[in-house]
Amino acid sequence: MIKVSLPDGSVREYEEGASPFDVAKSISNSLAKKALAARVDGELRDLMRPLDGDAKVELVTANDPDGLELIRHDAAHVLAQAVQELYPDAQVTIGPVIDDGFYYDFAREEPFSTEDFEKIEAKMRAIVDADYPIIREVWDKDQAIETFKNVGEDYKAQIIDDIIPPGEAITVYKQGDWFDLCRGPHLPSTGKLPKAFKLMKLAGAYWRGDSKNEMLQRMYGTAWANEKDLKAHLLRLEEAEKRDHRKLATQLDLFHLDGLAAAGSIFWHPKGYQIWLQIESYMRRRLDAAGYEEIKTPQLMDSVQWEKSGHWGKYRENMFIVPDFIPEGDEGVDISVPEDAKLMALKPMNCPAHVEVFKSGQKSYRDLPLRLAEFGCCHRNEPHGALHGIMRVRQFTQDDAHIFCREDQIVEESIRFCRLLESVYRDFGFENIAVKLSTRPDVRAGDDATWDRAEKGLEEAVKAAGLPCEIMPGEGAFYGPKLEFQLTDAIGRVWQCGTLQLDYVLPERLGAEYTASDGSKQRPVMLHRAILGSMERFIGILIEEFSGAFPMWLSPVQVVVAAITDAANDYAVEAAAALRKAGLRVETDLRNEKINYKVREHSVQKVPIIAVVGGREAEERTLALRRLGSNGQQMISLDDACIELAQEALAPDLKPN
RNA sequence: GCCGGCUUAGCUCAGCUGGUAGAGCAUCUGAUUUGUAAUCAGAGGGUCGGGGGUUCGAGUCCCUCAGCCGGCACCA
Repeated sequence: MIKVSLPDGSVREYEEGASPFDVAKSISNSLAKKALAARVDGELRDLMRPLDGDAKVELVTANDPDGLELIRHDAAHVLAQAVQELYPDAQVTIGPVIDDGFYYDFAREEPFSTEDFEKIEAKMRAIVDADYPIIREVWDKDQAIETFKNVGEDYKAQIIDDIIPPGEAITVYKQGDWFDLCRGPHLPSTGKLPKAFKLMKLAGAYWRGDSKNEMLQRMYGTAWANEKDLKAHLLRLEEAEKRDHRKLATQLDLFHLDGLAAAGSIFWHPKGYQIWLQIESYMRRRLDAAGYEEIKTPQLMDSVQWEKSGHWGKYRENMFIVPDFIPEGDEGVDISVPEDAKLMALKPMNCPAHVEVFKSGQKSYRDLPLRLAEFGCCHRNEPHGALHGIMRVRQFTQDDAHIFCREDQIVEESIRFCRLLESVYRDFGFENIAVKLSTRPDVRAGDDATWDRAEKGLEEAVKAAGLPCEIMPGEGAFYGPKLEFQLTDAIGRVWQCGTLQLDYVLPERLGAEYTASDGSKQRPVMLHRAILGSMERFIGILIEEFSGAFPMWLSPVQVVVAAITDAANDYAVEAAAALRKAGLRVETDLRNEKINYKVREHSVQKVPIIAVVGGREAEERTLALRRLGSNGQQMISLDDACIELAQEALAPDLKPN
């Protein structure tokens, strides 16, 4: 007999060889029906797999997060089986669980089409209905390779060959005639898979994630414990789509993109640029208060400069290179570049130029830390397939700064930076910030003791700002460890925004030095840092975060004064002027339209405040305020409105607490 | 860069198996002077992404280029 302890603390006895399923059945039939798998001494296992001996057993149902993961994993398997039954020429590769679902990569000559989805989903449902028992088998590695090769599954054979250490056994899961290499665990039978799944999209994906390899066809799906959850998920996606910054940018007339005129660059319209300007002035105030000095450096620099900084060697294929020559001829100007023409490059980064500013004149240890900031416009020749709305562009402006300091000042500076970043993000309403600490890579500059200090310093800095931090081992740049601060867009895509990178190398390469207290020349350490990252990307995320309904201080138009009839026009103009004088961004709407029409239009345009004026208001010198998102009206005197609204419109850093 | 899909009026979209383009909103003009989410009427507006081909005839079929979208790779 074996002893099984259950989560409620009770202990029960079972025959040798009993499985978690037997345990579930002994508790209740309904539990046995609902159970999908079990945690045995904390390890997730198949429901039918016999227990090895005494154990703590927890049954996992669809309501358990692990249960949902099992469902998605099984959905991937059922998908693979369905595809192979329908398209025998398709080879299976891998099919993991991801956020909200799963995918499966297939190798097949002929492309799949989304029109195949219906057929595949029907087949998947048929496999669920067939209720094939899912059986775990342990195979010998060589035998497994042989078997998979024999059935034409070269990719699977390769996975086994590469991933499984020699001599080790592997597990294979069978369902009906179909079988797949898999670590498991799985549901006891295909019938346990809820039919709440849906194939979502097709995409190409490189075998093993390497662009040198062949491209496979990836099918993405979503799977849930029940139909209701699936519906809710699809609805969420629909809602998220409405918040897409590209859609809102058109609706709210913020900016436009023109892939033909300037792929990957943005045409900012007055309203969008107003948001930009507000953010820029806010950042300028915050940086100034934090001891930064703002500079402006060249857009174009000689290739010699980029050679010295190392960019020419490491980053050239992403740089826009411009020949420094004047084309000759009058008609049909000859633009063929002479061979001896000097080359210039648009800056992809600001750092080398900032070092030049540091280097000009003499620097003393008394000048450190020197914090040089720039809203630096950078150009990067990104692969066309990488461009994405305003989030990934080829021309963008960083809220960049470089802190030149002594090594013993790094920790203090990092802490100050993380605190500043946290406070800025909070002002913009972001609370969920993912922080990644990338540590030393295999190939790196500098000694281990320095890396130890640097990594520890960054970790300490993140903690001091009260942010959680995930370590990414080996992901650091060769010149130093880095922190990355990430925000998420409407549909859950993660974007890097802020960053803090320690750099011991560039000051050396470009020969930056300062005079220490003992008169010796010393090398400063350089901290590359950005809070918003790029203005473009940050604004894109803000648009999605607020669904275009910006808080008052960022809103391009803060108040629209809408007149009810032309009799109120004069007063509307006067009221708008008064509000403008109070510092607000105000428009008037004097069109010959009904007030309903105006209210609707400005509400759709997400203007925070509509001030309606008619005869009564003109007479009493008041405004009828309607705030975005509320149907109520607030009657207020024009004088009070000027004071009250101006107060409301203050940026967070200017608001008295 | 790679795989797949898409590209029709300013915007959102319709246009069946090929017979030389439609709607709503927006714009303009006129009427209406209106009290908190769309007043009515009229008008203008498109070499159907570019180029090539098949055909008596192409928005529709084929090729090609570009851009965009979704992924992958990339992302100091």
